[in-house]
Amino acid sequence: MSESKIRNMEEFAAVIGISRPTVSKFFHDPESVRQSTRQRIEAALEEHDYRPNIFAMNQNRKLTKNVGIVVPYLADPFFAEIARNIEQRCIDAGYRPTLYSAHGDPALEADILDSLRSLKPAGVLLAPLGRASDRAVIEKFCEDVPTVLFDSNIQDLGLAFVGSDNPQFSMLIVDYLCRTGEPPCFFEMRNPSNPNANKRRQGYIKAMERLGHEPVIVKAEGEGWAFEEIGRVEGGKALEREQFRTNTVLCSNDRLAIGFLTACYERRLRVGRDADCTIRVAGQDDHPFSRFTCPPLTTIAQDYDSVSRCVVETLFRSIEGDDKSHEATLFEGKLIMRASA
Amino acid sequence: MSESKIRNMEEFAAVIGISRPTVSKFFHDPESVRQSTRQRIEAALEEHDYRPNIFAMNQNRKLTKNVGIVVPYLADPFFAEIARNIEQRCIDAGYRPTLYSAHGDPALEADILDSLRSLKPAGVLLAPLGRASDRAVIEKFCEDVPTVLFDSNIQDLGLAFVGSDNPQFSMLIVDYLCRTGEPPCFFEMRNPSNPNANKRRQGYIKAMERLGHEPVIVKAEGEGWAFEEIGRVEGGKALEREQFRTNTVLCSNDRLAIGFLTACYERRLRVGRDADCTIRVAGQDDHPFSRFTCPPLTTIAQDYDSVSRCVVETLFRSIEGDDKSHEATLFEGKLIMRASA
DNA sequence: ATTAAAACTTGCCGCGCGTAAAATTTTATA
DNA sequence: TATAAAATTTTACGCGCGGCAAGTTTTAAT
Repeated sequence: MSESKIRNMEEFAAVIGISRPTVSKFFHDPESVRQSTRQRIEAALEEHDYRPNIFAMNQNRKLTKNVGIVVPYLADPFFAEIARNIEQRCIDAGYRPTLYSAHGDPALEADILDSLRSLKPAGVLLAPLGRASDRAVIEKFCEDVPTVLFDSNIQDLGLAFVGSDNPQFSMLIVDYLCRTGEPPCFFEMRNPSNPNANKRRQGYIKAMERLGHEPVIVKAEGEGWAFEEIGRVEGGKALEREQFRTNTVLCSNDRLAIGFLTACYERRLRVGRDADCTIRVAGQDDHPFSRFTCPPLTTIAQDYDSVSRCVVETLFRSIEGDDKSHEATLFEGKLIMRASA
Repeated sequence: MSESKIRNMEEFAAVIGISRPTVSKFFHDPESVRQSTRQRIEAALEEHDYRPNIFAMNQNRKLTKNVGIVVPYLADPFFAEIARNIEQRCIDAGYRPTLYSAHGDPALEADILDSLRSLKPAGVLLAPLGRASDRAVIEKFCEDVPTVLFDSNIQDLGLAFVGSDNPQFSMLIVDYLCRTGEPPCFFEMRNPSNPNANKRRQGYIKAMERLGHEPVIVKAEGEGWAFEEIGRVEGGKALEREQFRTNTVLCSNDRLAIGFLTACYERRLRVGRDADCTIRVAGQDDHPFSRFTCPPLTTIAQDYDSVSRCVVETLFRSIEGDDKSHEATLFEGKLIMRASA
């Protein structure tokens, strides 16, 4: 390994004895240069470990390989997991993903979109904050940059939307719960930041009415992203006020359910479907930890894999010209039967 | 809002009628231009919503405001949480953090460091993979870029290291467990990817010997980052083989403990310190979800806040010239007593 | 050996901005 | 009002690379 530091492509080309544009071509596509030159470059690469400056590259390129990924809150394992999945797919497809979290803050979301412009991304995969998002900012961004929305839709924005069929989630699990026991009460936040919550409530109501049951909805106070704590505290209050009219509670999402399970535990309520249990609890999402709650949480699994695959494919297709009209792709959830219900 | 799109600083300066470098100075520090010019620029800013290209800015700057944050696995809520914390502190300090996850892959970790070079970061905060990391790569990187390591140390690399006093963690909780019941067995992975695991084992052994107990270590097979699943499956096996010689199990980390709790639940073992419980379980880290396990997990809390504060402060101090010799700062853990032990 | 195609080189401009030095304006001082 | 000093702005060049046009060399095919 030579110790002469190579500062740029010019110097690198010089030590090999070929011109910079040829080296540039090589980095763009190693096959595009003659076999012999390619070998010379690759040999020099081993010796001098030079790497082109990515940001300078993208500066003047028409189509970059950059992809921006934006999620509302990365400390939520659901988003961490789906982001990881999407990131990996982008890498495998030869793109350079950069991940951003809005930390639940609309102002930060706007800032992120602004700096994403500087990246000149080939495209952006955006899971917006939802209700809290500044629609005008996102709308303007989508006009300038090819953007595919996921998880949480904002009507008519972006190239497409990929997400889950939330009403179906709720209907599926309501059906199951009614089939196997008392009809469920619905436990959710009063002011959900995510619009999917509303669709789930609607799905719940519709399914209950279809089965001839009266919907019972219990709303938890609280703002922010500490869903488990809200589920524990507010769920506990609701238990003590006996707001759940049946022995079955369907939570709007798994994180709420995880907190609610703790509330049940604190009150020594046995959760599950066995004879000695007094309450059944179900969630929605198949959060990475739901498998490990006690009892393991019965839930509806988001199709992480299909959603992430579809969202990247949709973006890459429209980058490569297959332009279609704005359309929404929804994936159905799968019932995951575990011990909690 | 004028509709004439402004493409660069040149055009923006032109519409105001001043030179581009003056505008450049303004963006670098609004106070550095004459009051009247500043007002003209700010007025134009409202009308044309132009923003400088961040990556072009950094291209030729001596000191950028970029900070790279690299963690080994972002889908682990522990890293997600500390990354969020660090990111926020960087933003508050006026820096531009960019977050990367190595996804548990040393090759990806090396790639990330390579592309971080292009960012010309003022500094990098790196939580290395640990045992799996390519030391040579990281060493070379640390020579070129001011880097502060955190969470997991690599001897003598980087400007400094900030982490937790892992032996103290184990000793603290061993003391507590012995004081309140039977001495604990230690449950860990056979091949932990994180070097902290070794320090915890040593702390456990030391504390046990000091108290006159014989250390009992149970090792779980398995690789990768699916700690909960490993804890559940391997912990379950160990339970059936009766490898835990006492009724108390100290897990090397909370994620392992969370899986182990599930294993206990599956075998209908009551966990906790009440009279009707047959086993006590404790973890280490105070993982964001430990509060919500059933029973809630007794554990040692990492001082997230101090670690993240110290790691950014250390970096910013050495960026601003306060260069010191390489030193390690370790924070003590705090005992979090919950129901599981 | 001739010829055409492929690969390479040279030269130059562009991307969007930073920055040192020079030129200008403003302000302070006499 | 003149003048030096200070503040501000402009000029000119650089960062690391992409891309195009024109010319030169190499390779492959006739």
